[in-house]
Amino acid sequence: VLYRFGVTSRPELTRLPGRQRDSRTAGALIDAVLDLVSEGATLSGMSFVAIAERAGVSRNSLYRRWKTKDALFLDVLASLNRPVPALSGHSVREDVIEMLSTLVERSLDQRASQMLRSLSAEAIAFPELRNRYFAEVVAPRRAMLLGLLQRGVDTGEIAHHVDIELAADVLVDPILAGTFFGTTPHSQPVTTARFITELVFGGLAPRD
Amino acid sequence: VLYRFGVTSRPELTRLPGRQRDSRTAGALIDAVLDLVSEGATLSGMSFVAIAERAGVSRNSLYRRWKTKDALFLDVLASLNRPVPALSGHSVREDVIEMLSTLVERSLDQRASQMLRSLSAEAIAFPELRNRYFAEVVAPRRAMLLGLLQRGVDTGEIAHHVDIELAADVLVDPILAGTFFGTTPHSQPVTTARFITELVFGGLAPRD
Amino acid sequence: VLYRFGVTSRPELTRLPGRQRDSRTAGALIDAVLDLVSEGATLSGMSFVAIAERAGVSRNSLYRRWKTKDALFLDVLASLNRPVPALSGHSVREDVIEMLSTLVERSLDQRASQMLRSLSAEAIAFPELRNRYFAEVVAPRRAMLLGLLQRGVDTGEIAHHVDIELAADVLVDPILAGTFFGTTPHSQPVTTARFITELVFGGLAPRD
Amino acid sequence: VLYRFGVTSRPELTRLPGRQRDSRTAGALIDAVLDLVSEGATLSGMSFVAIAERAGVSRNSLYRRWKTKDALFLDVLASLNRPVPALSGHSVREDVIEMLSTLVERSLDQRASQMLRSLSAEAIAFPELRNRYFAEVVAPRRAMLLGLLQRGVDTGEIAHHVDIELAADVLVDPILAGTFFGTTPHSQPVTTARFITELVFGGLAPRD
DNA sequence: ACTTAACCGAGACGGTACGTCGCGTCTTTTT
DNA sequence: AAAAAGACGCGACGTACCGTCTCGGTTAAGT
Repeated sequence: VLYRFGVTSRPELTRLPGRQRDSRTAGALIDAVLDLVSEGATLSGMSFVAIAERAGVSRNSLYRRWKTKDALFLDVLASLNRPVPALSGHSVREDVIEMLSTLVERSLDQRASQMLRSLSAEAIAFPELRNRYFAEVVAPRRAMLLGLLQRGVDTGEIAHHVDIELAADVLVDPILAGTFFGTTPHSQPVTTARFITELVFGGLAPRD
Repeated sequence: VLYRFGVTSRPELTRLPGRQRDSRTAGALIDAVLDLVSEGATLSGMSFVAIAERAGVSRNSLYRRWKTKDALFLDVLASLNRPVPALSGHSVREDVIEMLSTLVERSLDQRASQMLRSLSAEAIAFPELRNRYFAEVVAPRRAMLLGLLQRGVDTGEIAHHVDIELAADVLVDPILAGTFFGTTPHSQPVTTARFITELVFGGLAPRD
Repeated sequence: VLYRFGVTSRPELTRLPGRQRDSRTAGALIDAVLDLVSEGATLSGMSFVAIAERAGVSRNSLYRRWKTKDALFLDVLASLNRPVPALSGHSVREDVIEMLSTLVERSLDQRASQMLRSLSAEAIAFPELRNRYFAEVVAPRRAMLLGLLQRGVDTGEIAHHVDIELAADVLVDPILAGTFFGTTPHSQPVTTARFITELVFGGLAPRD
Repeated sequence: VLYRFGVTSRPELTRLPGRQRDSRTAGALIDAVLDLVSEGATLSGMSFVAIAERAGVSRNSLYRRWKTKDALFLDVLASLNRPVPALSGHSVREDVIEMLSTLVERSLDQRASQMLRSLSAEAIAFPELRNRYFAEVVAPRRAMLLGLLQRGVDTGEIAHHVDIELAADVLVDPILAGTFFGTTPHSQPVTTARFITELVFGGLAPRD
């Protein structure tokens, strides 16, 4: 999980005094942000007013939970995060297909995709947001893929002269590019992943 | 050129009466847009007021040239367009490297890159802008690449079972992804292009 | 007392169960109102929130005692009321001095004076408040003064052609005006009262 | 005139560039303030929003002319000021009647009266306002009256043992008090002024 | 001793109004 | 006619505050 706050139940055993926060509000607000983004709103252009209105909540309740857009969007990103599924481990090639497959699947979530496009376009206005996203979402997945490819080199499934880093880019970027151009959807995640993997493993040049 | 606009000299033979437009103004305004975008402004968030201010021009002079943001941004995009250089044609592999190389080079222009990121994120707000960009910039280049790859299949440099479309993605997207993530710069355009091409042609799997 | 309110012990013989109201709270709240008024707050501008805060009491406890500002301010006014002291009755002139003297004294209470100024300025917003104040505070005192002056006419201390009503104004208003302009304090109540009375009884024109 | 700014035409001979201010706007805004005050609004409670709305003018145009309430209200007060009419000079008594008469007349302007009540009640929030009002409106009139009374002492119309200052209060305050209590209107200004003057000159005590 | 009901503080909540800001248009003078 | 300066109406935004509501915990009279 990227980040937690507000949403989470407070650790104190004895409840704080005063009326309790409505447990459904935070979720509704996060959903509202995703809705607005997917309808074309920009991160910096999206106002607290619009978010609260869309969520059917008073501005007050929104500002009480998040003081800044950074903090809010951070939790929005966190809500999009999914655990990385474990790999079956039969062969490196099959594992790569599996990884790419889940990536394709993720790219089908239009709200998440648009959120990423916005984040990418407004990295200047929300630098911390971008950094945390890279550090906590992208980096782990990439490390996993690199480890997998290294395993391939070790087992001989991948030629030892191959630049692992570049190979990772070549495998992953065709999927990411689709997300950024909005030229998804890939109909069948597994099929797409398999095609890419086979192509990259096999290469363009004919093998006798 | 993508589009012809105000900047262009009017077709009338006899000049109209009154003061002539300052020839430097249009350029300054387009530059102002690129500056603002590269500083983090969004397309929809950027106002005519801000643009005029940045260009050191009165609002009046801006509105006189472009009535809508679409029209203005269209000319901004046009100003970024560069002619596609001809290929030397020695071998398919070398020609691919050449194409990718110019692509890498283009991706180094930070202002243009940021403009693309913004365009991608705000495709919903400026649909026509996106479509024209694809039709007039992306499509021709892609067609060229596909033709090149097809030539490779014909000459035997590329195995005949290869999916040309997918191959094009795998070659191009690692460069585009860098643009979108803002994780450029690639130090040496030619080197980067060569590495990618060799990897994709050769494949990951060892050859005997 | 103008009005009896929550502070007063309830008429029920058998006390209800449950926790009893804190006896100091009502007084603290009334004091808070006077403090705020004397610091420049207006009646309509003063909020229950601010009053409770100033009194160091929860909003809850305030609303429980008074539902409306009218009701609250009525009790604030009541708390300012003082019994009219009896007159010694030696001569009409001396009794007038005595009456005016207590009036001057009252005008020295800054919190009460500011409350009156506010009431006067906001008579439109709080009409009932103003009317009750006139009916229950001003009117009795004025009736008393008029009676006194009439006694003067009867005893011959005051010329029989004198307009009693106007005379009352001329005697009282110099003191009230000081209150309204905030140009008090009159250093010595009795002296001030005596000077006014002597002047008005004697008149400006020389007597032979 | 109390104070001038904004309203006044600028002293520069050559007009500044840009669109000119609408000459009717300032007057409409000042009128709006007086309307609102006379309807019960307090000075501190009156918002720029409400004033602009009432004047049928955009908030923008209001803020452009006056940045603070102090500045605005100062001009409102200035707009209420009237030149002091010259005295005919037959006798001191007649001149006093004339002065009081114009004072009574002024007290009939309900909007001005309510403005004064408000000013009096909110002297704490607008100290400068109150001070300027006293210095520029009250003080000159009072000085005039004191001079007049002194002339009476000199000519023998007023007994030489009379305290001039106190006499001025006794003459003026019955009229001011009416203003403050909102217990005007005095039907006939001259009559009222004459009655007061005669009473104060003659005194209550019978003259043989 | 236990129940019970009102009191009390803290704080969440919806609603509303405010001052500010920025935009696009309009008006005026100068070039 | 172009250009610059600036007034104008309009609208949105973030903030602040208000009065109500909710909810534990406290207190004291009654069983």
